[in-house]
Amino acid sequence: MSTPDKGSDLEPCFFRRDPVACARELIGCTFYWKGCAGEIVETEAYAAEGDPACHTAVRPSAREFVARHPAGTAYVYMNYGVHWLFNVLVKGPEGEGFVLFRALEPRAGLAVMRRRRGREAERDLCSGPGKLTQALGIDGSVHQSSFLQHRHRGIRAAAGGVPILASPRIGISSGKELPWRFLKAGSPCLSAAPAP
DNA sequence: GATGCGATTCAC
DNA sequence: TGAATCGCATCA
Repeated sequence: MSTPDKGSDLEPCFFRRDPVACARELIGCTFYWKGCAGEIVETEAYAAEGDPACHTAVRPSAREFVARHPAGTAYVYMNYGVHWLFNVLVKGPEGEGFVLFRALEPRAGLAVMRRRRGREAERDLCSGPGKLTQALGIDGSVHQSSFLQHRHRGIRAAAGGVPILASPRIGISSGKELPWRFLKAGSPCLSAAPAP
């Protein structure tokens, strides 16, 4: 990992399809962010239509966001008044929605991550949606930006061969039955163990 | 204006 | 198990 600051090699069309498929295929990709990088090992999909757990179900502002921005736009929001959560807007002919980045395996910039997180163990740096934004220094200023076009921010395609599991989403009160959480099996950096 | 509620994390 | 503490939506 000698060149962590490398642009995305995913075409914008990667985000112009079904958000569930997009969330699944992001597992194993590498997320680069201003000198830091990590392998994406956990994501969740949220559908703008018919998904009670998606912000679009209860927030007019979220529906507005989907309508006004292109696929690949960052949707960043604060929850519990404590943590920033990072999503990518996905808009395909089969459906629109978001992919929430939930966990990474740190690959570059570990020292900076440790300082931002105030933790030493590698598994404590990015093993949760709030943790990874803190480790990477992501905050609300990123909201609405198309990070894919930045030189020092982006996503690089997966090498392949990553074992992917699906399970119900975490921390939501409705839509629990949908298996829209995707994870790299056996990763030590997951936010929680996969559902049995 | 006031109130309620989170796609969470950490210390107690 | 509960506190932290902010934006958004809803209601008075």
